[in-house]
Amino acid sequence: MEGDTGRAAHRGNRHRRSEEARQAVLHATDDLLAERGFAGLTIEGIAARAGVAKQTIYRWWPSKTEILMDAFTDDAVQHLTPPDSGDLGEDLRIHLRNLAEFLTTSDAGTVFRALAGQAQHDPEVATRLRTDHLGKQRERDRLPLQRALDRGELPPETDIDFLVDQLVGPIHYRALVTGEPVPKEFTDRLVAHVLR
Amino acid sequence: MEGDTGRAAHRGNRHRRSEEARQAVLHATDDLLAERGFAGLTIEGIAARAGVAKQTIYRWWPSKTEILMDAFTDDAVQHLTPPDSGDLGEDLRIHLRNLAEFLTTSDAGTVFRALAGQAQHDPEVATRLRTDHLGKQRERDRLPLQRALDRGELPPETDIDFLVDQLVGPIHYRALVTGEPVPKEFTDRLVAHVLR
Amino acid sequence: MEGDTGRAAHRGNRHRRSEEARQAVLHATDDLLAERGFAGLTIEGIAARAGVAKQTIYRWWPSKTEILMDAFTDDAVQHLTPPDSGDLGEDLRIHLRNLAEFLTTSDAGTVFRALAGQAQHDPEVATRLRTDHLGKQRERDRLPLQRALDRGELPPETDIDFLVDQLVGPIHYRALVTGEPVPKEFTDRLVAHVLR
Amino acid sequence: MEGDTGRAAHRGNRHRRSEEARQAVLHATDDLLAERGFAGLTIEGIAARAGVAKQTIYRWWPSKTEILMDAFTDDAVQHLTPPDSGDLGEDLRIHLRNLAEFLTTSDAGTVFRALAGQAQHDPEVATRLRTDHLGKQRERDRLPLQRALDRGELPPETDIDFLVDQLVGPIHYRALVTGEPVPKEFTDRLVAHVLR
DNA sequence: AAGTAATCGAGACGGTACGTCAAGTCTTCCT
DNA sequence: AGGAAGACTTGACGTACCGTCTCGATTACTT
Repeated sequence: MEGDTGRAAHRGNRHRRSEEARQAVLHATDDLLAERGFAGLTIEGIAARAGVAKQTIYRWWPSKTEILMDAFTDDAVQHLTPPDSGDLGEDLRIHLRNLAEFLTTSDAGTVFRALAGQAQHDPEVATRLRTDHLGKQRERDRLPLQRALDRGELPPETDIDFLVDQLVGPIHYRALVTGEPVPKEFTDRLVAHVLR
Repeated sequence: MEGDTGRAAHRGNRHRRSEEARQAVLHATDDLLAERGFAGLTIEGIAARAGVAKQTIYRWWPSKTEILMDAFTDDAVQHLTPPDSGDLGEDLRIHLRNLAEFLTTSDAGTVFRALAGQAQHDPEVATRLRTDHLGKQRERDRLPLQRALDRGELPPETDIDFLVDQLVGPIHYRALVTGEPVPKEFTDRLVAHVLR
Repeated sequence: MEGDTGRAAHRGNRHRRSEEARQAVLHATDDLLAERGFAGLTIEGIAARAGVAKQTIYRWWPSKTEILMDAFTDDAVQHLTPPDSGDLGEDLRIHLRNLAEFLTTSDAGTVFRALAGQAQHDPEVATRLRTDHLGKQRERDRLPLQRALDRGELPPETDIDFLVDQLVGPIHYRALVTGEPVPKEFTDRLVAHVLR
Repeated sequence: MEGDTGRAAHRGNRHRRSEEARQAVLHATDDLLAERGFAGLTIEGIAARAGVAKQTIYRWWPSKTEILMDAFTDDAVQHLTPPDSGDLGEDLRIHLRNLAEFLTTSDAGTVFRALAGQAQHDPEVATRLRTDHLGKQRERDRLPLQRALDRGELPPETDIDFLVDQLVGPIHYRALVTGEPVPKEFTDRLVAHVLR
């Protein structure tokens, strides 16, 4: 069985996709987003910068935002895994600090903000973003609380999702809506208030 | 009779701006945003729908988002003035409920989400949105807490802005980022947690 | 009636077509055809050379060959009106000589050969070419013979169209098919043979 | 069945060209020219229709028109060898009739017209067409007249090439330029006029 | 019998031009 | 002077083919 499917998979794909072109596109996208912003990000610009044909981009990515999704996944993502120190407060303070830095200062955060912005205009982007990124990130955000719950540090009836909303909501609000900075004092205070 | 012809006379109005054209543009913008989304919102489309020349739009609005800002201000906004019942909890519960409904179900909320999305791509839009809308809204959001503080219902060292971030942050987070619904239970619970 | 149609004609055409752009396109087309041949004649190239936007070309001409038809009509055409000396042989010798030079050496002849070539590939071009040019040219080709017939120089049962085919057919054959030169001896001899 | 697989064995033929692929390309070219016209004739289309790789086409034919030249030579051509009845008038009438039918109604004639059209745009095609086809055809066209000259049926000073131009010129003119039909009466009359 | 070499199908690649859409500027005519 | 109409330049869109290339498979000629 494996033999057959193995051969069939090769039947129409003799030399496969150029990883070189893929990387060039993703890097060019990152660079142009940083240099010119989302409005100045065009397929033609990416192609020119990457030294790649437009058709190669259209062959592998259905839209500009899908390139960003790819660049986002490739670039960053797992920066946002919370630590496991055994101390809930400590874990949350570090995790929220990382989240705040990711959202407000990192390159990957710039890509995320662009995607979140585009999600307001295009339901498909919203769905992709939620399916591919936010779901997993919610799992990671829950981890310290879940572990504390398992350790008996939190009352058994604790609604972890509600706590996560309370913790990450204000940070996203500042990063995406008001544009205010998100300093350590802010994130630490959030942890303090939420844990009583 | 003078009234009617008086309004009609404004159509070919010279020397001062045609209010008729202004309204037609704003309504056409609202309609097209609802029908086709932000991506399908073009100056040409608005002009055609409004029965107005493109030049008329460019004469009075510097950009597409400024039209949206205008439509937004015209349309709604003041839905979000909190009540003053004398009971802080009651005021906040009602206010947050209104905010949630505004963000997730109202037409004006759709415009706001589009503007917030565009603000991720264009710093100028971000600035305009914060200056013209968010600053005033923050004032309104602070009102119940400020009044409670003045009444001595809250400790004098209370950081009202921090409380506001904790209250409205998670609501914006759901509305703009995760796309989850924001039911009454959620907003009520936020109030309960924030007031101890 | 004239008043109404006159006003209606202006209703949707307040500043009308730019004659400057039209001329620039036609000249650029001529130049590029001469420099690069039909294969190297692109809409983008014409636009660039003419200093005109592609959209302006698409607004006024449905296809590349229509530009050529325009350039052709503008450029030349009436070079091919036969003289009227009162002597049939003389008139025909001069006319065929002009025709041969038009087809083999003139710029307009280059355009005509390109159009005739394209007519082999595209029935619509063939129809346009025949309707707009060849019909009128046939009339001009018939003139000397018709006048001779009217003067009684030719038998009344003469089939003028057949004589025209015999006179211009071999010239087109050489110009378009074999590519041989068409010297004066050849055209004079054709006249001699056809007139007995 | 073995016969079939025997032919199929050529499919993966190494060391010599696959006749199967060659035929498939030529037939696909004919079909597509008939179905879609010259404008719709693409290498990709031919390859797809023939079930052949593009590379196989580029390996064996330098250009699209060379495929047409091949298809042309393969298909027809020798339809245009004049008869030798011993009667010049009879030979010419039959030959011109065949020529007229070839040009206006046969499949090979369609290919020829396409090539003649392309020859107007591309000097290389013109050269190839004249070298490979028109030269030989001129020889065939001369045959009846040369034989009549040898038989003493024509004056010794007869310019055979000029007679050929007078005979075939008008037919090509109608077929390629005016698009008029070329009936038997027309070709017979040409013979009558040229032989005095 | 195993290797070598030519050719096949498939299809990805960098390009060029296509024809379309919308942007923002402009000019003209009308009121 | 404002407004409707719409032509203008510009630039990006997404598509179609171009001609080149590499891949893995197939089979005829070596040796």
